[in-house]
Amino acid sequence: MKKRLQQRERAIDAIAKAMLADGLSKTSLRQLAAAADVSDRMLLYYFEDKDDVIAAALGKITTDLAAELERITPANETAPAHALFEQAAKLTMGATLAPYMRISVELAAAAARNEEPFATLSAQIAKGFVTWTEQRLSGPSGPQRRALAAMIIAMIDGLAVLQASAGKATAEIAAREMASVLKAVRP
Amino acid sequence: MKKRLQQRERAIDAIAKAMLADGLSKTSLRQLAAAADVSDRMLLYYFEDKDDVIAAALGKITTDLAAELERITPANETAPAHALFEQAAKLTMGATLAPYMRISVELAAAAARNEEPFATLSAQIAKGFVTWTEQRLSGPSGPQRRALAAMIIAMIDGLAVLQASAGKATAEIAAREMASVLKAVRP
DNA sequence: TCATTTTTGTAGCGATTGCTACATTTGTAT
DNA sequence: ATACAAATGTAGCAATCGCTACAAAAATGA
Repeated sequence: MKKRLQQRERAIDAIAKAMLADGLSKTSLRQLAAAADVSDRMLLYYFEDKDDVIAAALGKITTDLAAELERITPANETAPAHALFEQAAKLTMGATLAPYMRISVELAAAAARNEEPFATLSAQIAKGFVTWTEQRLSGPSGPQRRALAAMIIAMIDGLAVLQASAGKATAEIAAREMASVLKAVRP
Repeated sequence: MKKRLQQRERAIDAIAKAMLADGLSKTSLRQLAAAADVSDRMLLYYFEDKDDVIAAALGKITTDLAAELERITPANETAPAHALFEQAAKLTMGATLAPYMRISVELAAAAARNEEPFATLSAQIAKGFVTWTEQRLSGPSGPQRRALAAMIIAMIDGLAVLQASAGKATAEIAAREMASVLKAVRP
């Protein structure tokens, strides 16, 4: 009875890793099973169905992301908007967090079509991002600080989209402009 | 000989419309054929293969988008950054352009995985957006104005992602914050 | 040891995928 | 009218899809 759940956890880890690398499109049962190094038959023994597999893997990804963010910058230090933005921009373009941003954009695209479980998970990630940002923004808490956090996250998301579509160079130009604007007006 | 190309064009129009409504995921040959009201057999008579169908439909979508943008605001009037941003934000959240934004985000997600022909078309759309913005920004042309345009497009893209993931309310809060920041620093 | 439960392999089902062979109908040029 | 090309319908292929029936093996409890 125990091995089943144990194997389930191992499969979740492996599949989450594979999905971070390959995205949401390569997700046939047999491909997922191969990533977890088990047979498709066993995958459906560990999980209810395909949706359960994907939801579990994406859930793992979101909690991993939250942990990673927490690890990088604990919540007890705060910074002004422009500094926080610059840190977030550097992080999300870096090797560690870039895969999470790609998944995040894919989830947003699916969420725009109201596809479950993507919409729910996408909301979870987005709100996690906003909260993470808000907690690290200096200044009094309240709707104003939360609005600032939402704006910063929208900027980061936009940079991810622009980088994917127009290329890294254009995205970096936009990032510099954003940083300079924020520095001038939200010091 | 003529009817073939004629039907091809009609199919492209119908399929482009369907893809704007349904996104990039519902694109089996038989689904696309149904959208064009022909048999799958005939679709492959009009087009080389499935990729050809999709590339043609997405091509139509990008040129339609460019035309729509041009129609809404001709290039001979310019505006300061904050005003242009507010107009663009209102447009891309509106009923006419919102479907294009959804497709645009989906394309960006595919482009992040280097999937063709999505990457190329995504770059086309993104550069079209940036150019459209740059041409309508007041002030002297040059790298500075282009950087401003890239930033505005990144902001618009980010709002689309945030709206899809965190919801319309959060996106609107972020949009207001962006407008106020731009107004203060790029008048 | 024996009975019961948990774990796993084999094999395949019906549906859908992209695509094609083949035949037939329709249009066109001479 | 006849020959030829273009257009279209029918039918089905091999591959893959998500999922399941069935039974053997392995672990567990008595």
